[in-house]
Parts: sequence; C-alpha cells; structure tokens
Amino acid sequence: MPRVVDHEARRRELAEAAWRAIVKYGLDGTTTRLIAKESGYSNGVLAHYFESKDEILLEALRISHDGIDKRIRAAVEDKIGLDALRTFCIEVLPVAEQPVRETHLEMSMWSRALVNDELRSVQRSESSRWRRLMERLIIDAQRSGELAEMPPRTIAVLLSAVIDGLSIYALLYPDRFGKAELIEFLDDFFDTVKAGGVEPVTKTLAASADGARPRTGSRRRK
Amino acid sequence: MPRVVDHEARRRELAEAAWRAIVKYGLDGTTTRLIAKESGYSNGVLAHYFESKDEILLEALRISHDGIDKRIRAAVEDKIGLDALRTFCIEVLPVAEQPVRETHLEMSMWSRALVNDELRSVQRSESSRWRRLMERLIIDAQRSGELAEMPPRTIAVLLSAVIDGLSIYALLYPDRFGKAELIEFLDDFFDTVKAGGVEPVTKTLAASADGARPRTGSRRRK
Amino acid sequence: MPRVVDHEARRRELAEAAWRAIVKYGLDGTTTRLIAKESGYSNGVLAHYFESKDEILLEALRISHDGIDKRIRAAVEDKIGLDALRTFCIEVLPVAEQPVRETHLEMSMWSRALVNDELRSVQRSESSRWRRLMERLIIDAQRSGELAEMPPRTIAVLLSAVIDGLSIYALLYPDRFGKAELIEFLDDFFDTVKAGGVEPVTKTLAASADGARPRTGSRRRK
Amino acid sequence: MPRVVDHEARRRELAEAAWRAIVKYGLDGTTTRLIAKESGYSNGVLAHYFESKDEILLEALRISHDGIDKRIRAAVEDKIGLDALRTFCIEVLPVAEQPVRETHLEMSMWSRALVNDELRSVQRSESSRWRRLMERLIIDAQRSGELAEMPPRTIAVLLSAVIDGLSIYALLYPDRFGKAELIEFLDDFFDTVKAGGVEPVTKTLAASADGARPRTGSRRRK
DNA sequence: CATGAATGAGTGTTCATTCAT
DNA sequence: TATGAATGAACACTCATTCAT
Repeated sequence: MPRVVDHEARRRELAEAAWRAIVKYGLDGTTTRLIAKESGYSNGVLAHYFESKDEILLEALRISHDGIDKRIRAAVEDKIGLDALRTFCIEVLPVAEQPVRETHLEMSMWSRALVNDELRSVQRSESSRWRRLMERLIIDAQRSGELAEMPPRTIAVLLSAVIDGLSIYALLYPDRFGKAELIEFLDDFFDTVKAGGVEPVTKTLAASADGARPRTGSRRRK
Repeated sequence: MPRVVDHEARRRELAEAAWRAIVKYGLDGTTTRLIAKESGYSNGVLAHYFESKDEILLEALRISHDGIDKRIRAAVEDKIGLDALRTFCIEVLPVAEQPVRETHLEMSMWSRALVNDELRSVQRSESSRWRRLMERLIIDAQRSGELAEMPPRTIAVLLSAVIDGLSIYALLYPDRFGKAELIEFLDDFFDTVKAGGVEPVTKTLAASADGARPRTGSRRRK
Repeated sequence: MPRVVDHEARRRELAEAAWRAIVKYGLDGTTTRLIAKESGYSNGVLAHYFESKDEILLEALRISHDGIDKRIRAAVEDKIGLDALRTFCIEVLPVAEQPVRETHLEMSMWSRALVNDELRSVQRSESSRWRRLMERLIIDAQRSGELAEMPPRTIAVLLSAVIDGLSIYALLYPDRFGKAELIEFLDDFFDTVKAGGVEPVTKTLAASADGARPRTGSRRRK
Repeated sequence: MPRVVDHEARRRELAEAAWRAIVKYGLDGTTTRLIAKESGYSNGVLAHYFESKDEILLEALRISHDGIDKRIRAAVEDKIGLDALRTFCIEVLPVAEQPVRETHLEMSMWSRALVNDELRSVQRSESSRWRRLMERLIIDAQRSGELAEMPPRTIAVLLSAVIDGLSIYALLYPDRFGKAELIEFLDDFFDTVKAGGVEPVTKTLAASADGARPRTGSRRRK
C-alpha cells in the first residue's frame, strides 16, 4: 500500500506556498527553492506536482481566482440590486487581508502577462467572467431604478476600471488609500452612476432618497 | 583635454534602451546585456553610468515620467475647463504609441514596486504630481460649471483610477479595448461626473447644454 | 507463508527493462524512473532487487552476454570447421534484431567502462570467453585445412576486431553498412585468412619465400 | 581598447580542457564545472565561447579530428605504397599518448552518437574522410604490387574495422593489448592482404580457382 | 513485496557585476 | 571612456536514492 497522499490537496498546498512567497518576496524574488521552503517541503517535491515553475504560478493564480469567485457568489447570494453590486465590489477591493493577497498576486502577474500569452489569456477569461456577473447585477439595479440607464457594459467597464485602479493605489500607497477610503471612493463612484446622478442643486430630496445607506455624496469634506 | 562625453545624454540613451528592451521582452526578459545590445554599446559601458541595473530601470522610469509631464503640459496649455481635463486624460491613455510604451513600462514596474520601496516612492511621487495637476483642471471645470460639484480630489482619484484601469485593459486585451473604445469609456465617465449627471429623459434641457461636446449619451448602441 | 516472488525472475525482468530503455533512449537518457516505467513497475521497486542503478546496468549486461552465449553455442553446436566459425561470427554481428540490441548495449557501456573498473572487468571476462571459443573453432578449421596456418590467437584477435569494428559501423551508419554488407565484409576477411589466401597464380615464388612458418619474424620491420 | 583575447584560441583552450576532463573522468563525469576547473577558468566563461555543453563536446571532437588529420598527413607525406598505408594506421592506433587520448574521446562519443544525430553525422563524415584517404593509399600499394587485388574499399573497410577493434581492446584491456601487440596485430592483418597472401606453396591450384577476379560474387551465399 | 512521495545534491545555464586593457 | 572577458552566485530543473505506508 502506497503512502496515501491527496495529490490535488498537495498541489494546492504548494501553489498556496508559492502565492505566499510572491506576496512576501515579490514575483521576481520567488524562486522554486523559496516556494519549497515556504511549503515546508524540499525543493525536489515540486517536480512531482508541477511540470515547471510557470505551472505553479498559474495554479496559484487559479486558486486565487477560484477563491474570489466563491467568496463573491456567497456574499452576493442573498442580496439584490445595488446592494448586491456594492457587496460584490467590496469583496473584490483590497480592504481585507485575503483580497489584498489576491490583488497582490494579480498585480504581480500583470507585468508578466504583458509578454506571456498563456498568462494573459487566463487573466482575460477571469476578467470577462467577473464583468459578466457584474453586468447582471447592474441590470438588476437598473431595473429596480437604483442605477442610471447607461448601457450595463459601460457601467461594468467603468466600475471594473475604478476597482482595479483603486486596488493598485491601495497596494502601492496603503497609507493614502486605506480600507475606509477605498470604500468611500467606491461609493463616490456609485453616486455618479446612480439614478438621479450626483447633482442635487438643493440636495435635500436626492440625499433623503439614499435611505438606508449610511452616507451621502456631500458627507465628506467641505 | 580629455574626451568630452555628455554624461547625462549617454545616461539617457542607455536608460531609453532599457525602456525599449522592457517593452520588447518584458521586465524579466530585460538583462543588462540586452540593454547594452539595444543601446548599441557594449555591456561594460553600463557600469560607467549606473551603479546597478535597478538604477537603470529607475532612470528609464524617470525619463518616461518626464516625457509624460512635458507632453501633458504642452497639450493642456492652451485649453481650459473640461476640454483641458479631457485632453490631459487622452494624452495619458495608451491610445498612441508613446503612451502605450509609457503604460507598458509603468505596469512592468508595478510588480516590483510592491516589494521595492525606492521604486514605489518614485511612482508615488509622480502619481501625486499628476493628481494635483488633475485637481487643478477639475476645479477649473467646476468653476465653469462643466463638472458636478463633487470634491475635486474625489473626482481626481476616480478619474485616475478609471484611466489606470482602462490602461491595463488596453495593454492586456488590446483586441477588446482599442483606441476608440478607451476614449468612449473615458467620455462615459465624464458623462457621469458632468454637471447635470447622466440622467436623460426628463433632463432634456440639461443634456442640451452639452451643446458643443461632440458626443451624446445615446451615441453608442445601434 | 509469505508471498512467493521469484526474486531472480523479477531481477531479470527489471534488468531487461533497463536494456530496452538504453536501446530506446541511450544510456544517458536511461533514468531509474524510465527503467521502472519500461518494466511496468513503480520506481520504488528497483530498490528491492538492486543496490544501485549501476548494478541494474551490470545485470542487463550480464543478461545480454548470457543470451549471446547461449545463442552462439546452439548455433555452432552441429557445425564444424570454418562453417562453425562463420556461423559464430554471424550470430554476433548486428544483422538481426537481437544482436543489434546486444551491440547497442555493449557500445553504450564502452564509454563508461573506460573509467569504471568493475564494468570493464565484466566486459573483459566475456570478451576473453568468446575469444577462447573462437580460437577453438579456428583450430578446428585449420585442422581441416580451411584456414591459413597463422597462430589461432592472431586470427581470433583480428576476427574479433573486424567484428567489433563492423558492428560499430553497422550501428552508427546503418545506411552504409546493412545486413548484407556486414556479412560480405566478414567473408572478405575470411577470404584473406583462408588457406590459399586471396592470391592467385603467378605469385608462387614470392609466396614460397614466406617459407613453412606461418609468419616470419622479418615481416615487420622496425 | 578591450582586453585582447584570441577568441578562437580560448575556445580551443576550453574544448581541450573538456577533452582532458573526458579522458580523466569519463564523458558522464565531465560536468561543465569540471571542464571550467580543468581549464583554470570559472564556470561562467564557458557561456562566452559555447552555446551549450554539447557544443563544447563537439568542438573537442573537431579538435581531435583536426589533430589526427594533420598528424596523419604529415606522417604519410613522404612515404609511398604499403609503407604509407602502414604509417597511417600506426598514427591512428592508440600506441602513443596522443592517439590514446583521441581514441578515448572517440569511444566516449560512440555511446552518445547512437542516440544523437548531430554527433553521429560528425563522426560519420570524419570516418568517411579517413576511409577515402585510406583507399587512395591502398590503391597505391596495389599498383606497386604490395597488396592483394581486392577491391580497395573492401580492404579499407576491413582495415578500419581492425584498427577500431584493436583500439577498443587497447583502451579497455591495456595489459593485454600493449603498444607492441597492437602493431603486431596490424602487421598480421597486412600479411593477410599482402600480395602473395599468407599461404605458401602447395595451395596453388586451390588459389588459382579463385580466378583473376580477386573475389567472386558467387563465393558467398549458398 | 510494492508503491510513489519525498529528499537534496547536482546539473547545465543565466546574468549582474567587476575589471584589465 | 569603452570594451568585452571573466566571475561566481543563483536559477530552474533532474534524478538516484530513501522510506513510510
């Protein structure tokens, strides 16, 4: 009887060690030996589970994507309309430890994706997947009159771009873009695409329409 | 008299070769030998002008930033209000060869900046500089009633984020985010932060105020 | 009672797998994993039957030698004189699949034998064994007047050398040294050592100068 | 002014170090680090002069072949007939230090050549070259009546085979095949192909049955 | 006995850096 | 100053071997 090892679990274990190493030391600083060390196994073990270093990194990316996916779907499940959309975004923004790690991994890969076709196509397919989910939520929010009547794809692209942009700032300049600020900026963006727009004039009615939501567009700064 | 060599010019020449190499082969594929080859000099020459490879890369980044700066200022100079702001954005978006190269370089550096303090601080200072310029233009546009009365910093951050996000998409998925689409999405964003908001139907008068602007909210979708 | 496994049979099975691997992938390309795969067993099984990889290779060589031995003896059994000698040679020359495999294995080992005492001594003992058998057959052929009266060892060494040389050519340059050519060249060699020699007619006197002694001390000049 | 190095000379120096390493430690034991050490340089130098280890080994082989070629031609230059042919053979046989090293290298390569097309083709072309030279010398010797009238190619192939076979024995079993023995066996072979053959006197009729043609097509094959 | 996971030294190769010319 | 040869540590990957199951 052979030593019993769950091959898939071990693969995952190693890929997660790779992910940790990337977050700690950067993608360039992540050598196969370091991945092995991080995993607690010897360097030779990698060969049993992966064809190459690139394959490990891709697997780490897949695991990250799967995790994001599951978390998003669970978070959004019992929500509807703009609330669901906002929840989606907050799950993706690097405001908690896990999405910070996910964003770190993703950004690390962008540099390589620029010159690596396979990597780029993996990122593209995930990117599309999320934008589709986003569009569905946007359409819902529009139906309930919570979002302006722009084309859903337009809102989805802008929202994605805002999220990606903010994510970069959060990771590169964490002192300037903290958890609270990120969410505020997200909400600022939502304000601009809400039905009724940003523009109050007298602000009273529009603001009161916010209802449950804790914040108003004018809340911040004089 | 010793041979006169313009030290700064040579430095720049080498750093630009590094930049070209990064765009061609990726940051990982950019070895010092490749930089030397790209520059037309021998590999040994690098040591005369730079302490290390990292310094070359930093210099390339500085040169890129300087170029962006000059181009932006020249483009914006004789414009005012929203027009100036929009021009600024279009100069930065990767819609022409030069900004594509700049974005490529910038993205390549992000991965390293995550774990490299010096690199990160260089990027941070440039990032701040542009946001300040942006804020000035935003304030101008608000004064002329072209932009909604959100806090300028808020608009600046969101606009920056949109631009960075769209830039990423343009470089990673050029087939889906071509030159025209980028500008359309930029304008879509402007629509959301314009005085009067995105809202049509009952907003006919406000919309008609758009007047001079070449595009309408309904322009897309066949 | 413990499970009964024919230890020797399994050893042989594994060594033959090694042999096949060597012929397919070369000695350098033959890893222990490849041997295991070729055998149909797991890589770990090798340790139960061999102390080391070297031992497997030695066993493969022994098996090859044993096979050659048996085949030769069977082929020669009911033959006599030059016919027996020629049969011996043809069994050894790489003209059929099996001797090709044997020659391949042998040649693969030469490189290592040059710096590996144990391997060399295995090859030496086999080499001697065959030369002794050859000498016996040569003496027979001489007795029946089919071979010239050179010292049997001389003929044996030359014949061995011719066979080994031709074998190399056959394996390295199979398009130039096909099955038929090999045997022709062998027979050409036999012609030269046959009683009567290659030589005709008018050379009687010159030949007679050679005298009764099969070879003269003056033949070689210093 | 750059450091002046004769690139070709350094290449040769390194290839010769590789050759020495192969003779000392075997082809398998010859790592690039060992080659570097043997050369007296650091391991990194190899990359300046060779694309890969294989290229170093091929260069070593080429150098060996060139050396053999020059030595042979010089030795044969002022000789004629059988004397020239014999000189040729003695230059090639591993009876002096240099041909021993050449033979060692050659044998080491055989194993790889079996599964390496490029290596095999290099060996083949050299092999052919020498056989052609050999044939020319054989024809000369036949014209002067010193060699039997067999087809020159036949003699060349047999002689080559004898030399290669003897060379193997000399390297693998140096105690049994010393310098003197090798030359004796070579001369024994020459005896068999000399005009007049090995055989005297009483065999005239049998010999004459062979007819004018040195060998008959029907002699072989039953 | 058989398995295959695990090991870790070793491989060929790369590359930023140094430095004699 | 410019060259390119030289360095040696580091890299991803390989593989004979060990060993728990």
